[in-house]
Amino acid sequence: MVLKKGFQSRMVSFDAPVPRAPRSARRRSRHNKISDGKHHCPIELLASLAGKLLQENESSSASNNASDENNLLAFCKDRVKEERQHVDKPLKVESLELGSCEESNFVVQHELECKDQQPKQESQSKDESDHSVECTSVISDFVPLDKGKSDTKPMVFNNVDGIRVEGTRKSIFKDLLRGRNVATNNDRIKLQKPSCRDPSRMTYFSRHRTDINLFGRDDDEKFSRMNKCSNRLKSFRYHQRVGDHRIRKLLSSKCWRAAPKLKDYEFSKSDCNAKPMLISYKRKAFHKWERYQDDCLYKKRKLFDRSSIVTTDVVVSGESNSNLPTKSVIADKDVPVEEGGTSASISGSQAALHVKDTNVKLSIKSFKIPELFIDVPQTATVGSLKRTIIEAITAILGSGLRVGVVLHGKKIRDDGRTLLQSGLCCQENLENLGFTLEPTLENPQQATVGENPPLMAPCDAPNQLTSVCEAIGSEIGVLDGVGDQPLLTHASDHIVDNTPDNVPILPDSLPDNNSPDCTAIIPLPVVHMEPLAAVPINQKNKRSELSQRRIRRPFSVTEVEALVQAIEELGTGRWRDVKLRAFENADHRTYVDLKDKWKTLVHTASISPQQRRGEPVPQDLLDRVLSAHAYWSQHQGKQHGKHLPGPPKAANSSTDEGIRVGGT
DNA sequence: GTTAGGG
DNA sequence: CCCTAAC
Repeated sequence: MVLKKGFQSRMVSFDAPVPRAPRSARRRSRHNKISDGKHHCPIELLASLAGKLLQENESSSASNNASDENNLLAFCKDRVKEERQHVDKPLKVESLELGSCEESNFVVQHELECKDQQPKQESQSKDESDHSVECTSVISDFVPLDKGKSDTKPMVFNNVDGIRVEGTRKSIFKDLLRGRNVATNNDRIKLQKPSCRDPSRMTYFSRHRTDINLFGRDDDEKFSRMNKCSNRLKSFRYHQRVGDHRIRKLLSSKCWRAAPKLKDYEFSKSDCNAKPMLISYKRKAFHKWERYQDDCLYKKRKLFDRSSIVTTDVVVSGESNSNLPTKSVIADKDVPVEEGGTSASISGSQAALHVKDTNVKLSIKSFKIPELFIDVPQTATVGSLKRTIIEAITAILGSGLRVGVVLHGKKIRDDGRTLLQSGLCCQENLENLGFTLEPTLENPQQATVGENPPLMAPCDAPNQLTSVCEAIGSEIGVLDGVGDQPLLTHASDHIVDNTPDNVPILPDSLPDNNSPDCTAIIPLPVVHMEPLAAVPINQKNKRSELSQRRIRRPFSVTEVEALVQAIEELGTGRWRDVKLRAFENADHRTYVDLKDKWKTLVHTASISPQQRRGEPVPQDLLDRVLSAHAYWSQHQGKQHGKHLPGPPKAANSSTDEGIRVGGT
């Protein structure tokens, strides 16, 4: 009685750490931070523009920025106009204003427009949805780099992908050179994605019935409509199906783990036509996501162990006219087709095939080339930036790129095989067919643009680009906290640690001064990435796969005192009561913990001080432990309720007042 | 859900 | 701290 009273009057509250979430919750949080897996980087439009511009500008001065810009603008306008003709309903002029294109905000502005027209949009979404999936837009992932004098001058850039890039020229470039993820280089760079990014991107062209084909069937028609669907309804269903396939692939193939970001799609108005697929994605993919997440890593690593991903966004072709064998199209561009290469690809899924007669019909929606970096002076105009990009892309398309064919994650190297022999005829295989764009970098110079040599030695081996992709692919989405980071993100940041702050420090050996005058597109050197990608991630995940072990929280002396106090009163064997009495508010201490602690206390008290580890427990407390232990061992401890007055206490054990440990 | 005990 | 048998 007295004791009890005492307990309540003497409550000790100490800094109890924030209680951890229940194990179930902890387990669930393993993969909750997934990067947006849809950060695709279609280059088709860019390529098209590049080709067009190149062609148009060949006769004129290539150095005339204004001219190029105007051409681009004009070209865009033409395209828009042209596309508008296919639109049933009028579009807001401002959205089509190519000025936005000039501002590199084209997409973003379009998003707004999409929203504005949302109501109308929805009414006919079904009708137009068939385009949504296949429509890709513009290029992204190009980070403009300035070479102006002021390295520290902040630069902000909204790339066409809607990604806002901020940072200093120097910092961005440095990071890029080192293969560091600018997106996560928290101290300097910020990437922001518009909420409606992907859908809107897809939307733009879809709404205008512009199905972009990266490489037009002929050079004069860069924008051939490749995905026109003659049967809307059919198409619609088809896309839903494709969407599912795509989702499955996305989930199982490692590439894009976007489940957590589904929210974005759900609320994005996306809908701008993309609804059916997105919804499907959300509902199905999300659940599958959970199912897949446990073995995703394994699968990813296994599947892409020797391959990587460069591309994505492939295609879903409508039935009617996409009979442009991608390869042949590319071949028209004089791009060497060399399947023996590395990589691999695809985010699977998106290759759609229609087997009709003896022809295999498929189209590629887009490719991704995330490792291109462009360095331009800070004082460069947007127009010149665009030109630079176009030039770079064109150069790469022209000579530094090769195509890889990947089926079920395996590269098809034998160019001599027929589609039939390669199994590229059956529906199933076609759905698992992917194409990759791989840099042909035996000669690094090939990939560079401009007169200056590359700043740094780019990859010597084609595999390097691939490696980057692999790293990305294997990592994206696995990491927590990625949030809005685009796929461009390099895995290395996360591999080392989820914390965005833990950006791997790479040797500062890269000469910064290399960059200033160089306008180049440089494949990312990936040397550092592979090791990073390989090891830590698995370990980390392995552990988290099985319920994360609780953080070790050694008992403080205060806690020990409270525990001893409670046990003196209640005896052993009543751990729940002990918990409630002395640790009720210490959520991180379970009665099992208390029991365990008592066990160790008894042990500790019985060994020599030299053998003890950790924070020393006052001897008097240990004496009490031994006394109580002895006492309750004899009294069978569980006697109810009555507290035995007698648990012998150490001589100087203070009072009979209890100690209550509080927690948060 | 608790308790007890091994790991 | 974890795991689990036993209650």
